[in-house]
Amino acid sequence: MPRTESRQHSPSLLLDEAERQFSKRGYAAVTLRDIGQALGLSHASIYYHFPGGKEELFTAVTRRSIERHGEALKAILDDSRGDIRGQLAGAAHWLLSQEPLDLIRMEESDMPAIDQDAAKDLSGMLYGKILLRIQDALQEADENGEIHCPHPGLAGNALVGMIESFHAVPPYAIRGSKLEMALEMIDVVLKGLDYRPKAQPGNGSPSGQAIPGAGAGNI
Amino acid sequence: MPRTESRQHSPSLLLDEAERQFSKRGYAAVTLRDIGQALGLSHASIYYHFPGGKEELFTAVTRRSIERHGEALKAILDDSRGDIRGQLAGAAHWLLSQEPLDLIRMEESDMPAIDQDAAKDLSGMLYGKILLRIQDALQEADENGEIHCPHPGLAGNALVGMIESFHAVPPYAIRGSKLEMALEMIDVVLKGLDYRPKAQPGNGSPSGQAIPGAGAGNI
DNA sequence: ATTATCTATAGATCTATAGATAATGC
DNA sequence: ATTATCTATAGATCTATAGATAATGC
Repeated sequence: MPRTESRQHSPSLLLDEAERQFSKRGYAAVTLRDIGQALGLSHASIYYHFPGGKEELFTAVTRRSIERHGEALKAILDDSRGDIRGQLAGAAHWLLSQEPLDLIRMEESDMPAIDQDAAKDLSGMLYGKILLRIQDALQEADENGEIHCPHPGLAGNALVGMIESFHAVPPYAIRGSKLEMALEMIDVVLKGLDYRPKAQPGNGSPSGQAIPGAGAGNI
Repeated sequence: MPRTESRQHSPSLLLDEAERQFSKRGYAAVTLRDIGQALGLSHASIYYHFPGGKEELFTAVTRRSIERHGEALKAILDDSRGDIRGQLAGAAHWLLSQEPLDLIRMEESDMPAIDQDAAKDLSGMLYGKILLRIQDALQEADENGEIHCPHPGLAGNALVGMIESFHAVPPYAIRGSKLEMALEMIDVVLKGLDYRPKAQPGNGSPSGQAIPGAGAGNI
């Protein structure tokens, strides 16, 4: 270890800071100097941990971020299995506790700026570890009769976009909290999907107030 | 006019190209050289039309883009007044025919990179000319009984985010078209808002297939 | 000897400016 | 004379590399 104190953590703290900045502002807007400065580190030191430089750091950071999102969502969705409303509420809580994924920026701006194979890999992960998991939860809820959702792929995509949109709400327009806003809209979508809560065998009543389920057949 | 041909249009073509690039990839990712090159123009020539350089070009482009979106949405919403489903379908058609607005990237990445007053101005325009108009349409639909929507601000924000999310759907995941996917989800949300189509006095039946409206009271 | 930093610097690129130049209008 | 471009270049900044340095482990 060198001149100042602080060690042990290097790659981990570095990934943390890089993730914060990349996921907030995107690949092009963040410089290695920005990241180094935030850590009180020379930008040159970053090349010790990531010889591939900015692009390697970005892919490592993004890969880790997607994995973390994936694990968290998996745990949340498993935890409330059989309770699609609780599952989506949990997902919203998680997504709004993190920096935005901003899938649009990711696909339109960040991915085209990096190596094509790496981009394909990350896009695949985004789909497999995040979107697909939410889609699967919707499909399962459809199959056990909680909702009527013939196109879980559609609905999963839309729900993530909808939830994330509350990240951009300016402070003065926030009623309650971003999460509460998202939960209200989740209830709207659930109602549109003919939501009918199942009796929960596990831990009693479904979380939150019940929704008067709507009738059948649509879409 | 100088060496090559081509004139007349300069500022207009310049704004067009700059808008295409800025709205696709964001402020930081686009260089003046990118824009000049796409037009067969030296990047230095841009300073003739926009002495304020990159930032002035970006604010001009973004202002114009928001104004165009605002005008288009106003026309669409006015055109289908009294038919909230047609209004939202029109809005979706418009939003998916344009480059993404990507409000998240706008607020988290682009705005912090430019002058604070200019950023405030643009954010205000985004709200006033786009979000507010959709919210007003939802509120009006609530007041005339087409839907039950106690928080149009919420729903407007969510709908825009949801519609825009289809911009990021990879080709292999598209069923039909992005627009069709968005329309399906709009119907889900409408049903969640107790949609009950009004008889249209104007041009006969409501556009598209009718939705079996759900009951009352929720949220 | 290894690890994790630093300083210094090369080379590329970006924003921005100065001054030249060619076409058009008067 | 005005308009809309160009070339050339200054100055800043960015990615990346080379080599020095200090702390730790053996």
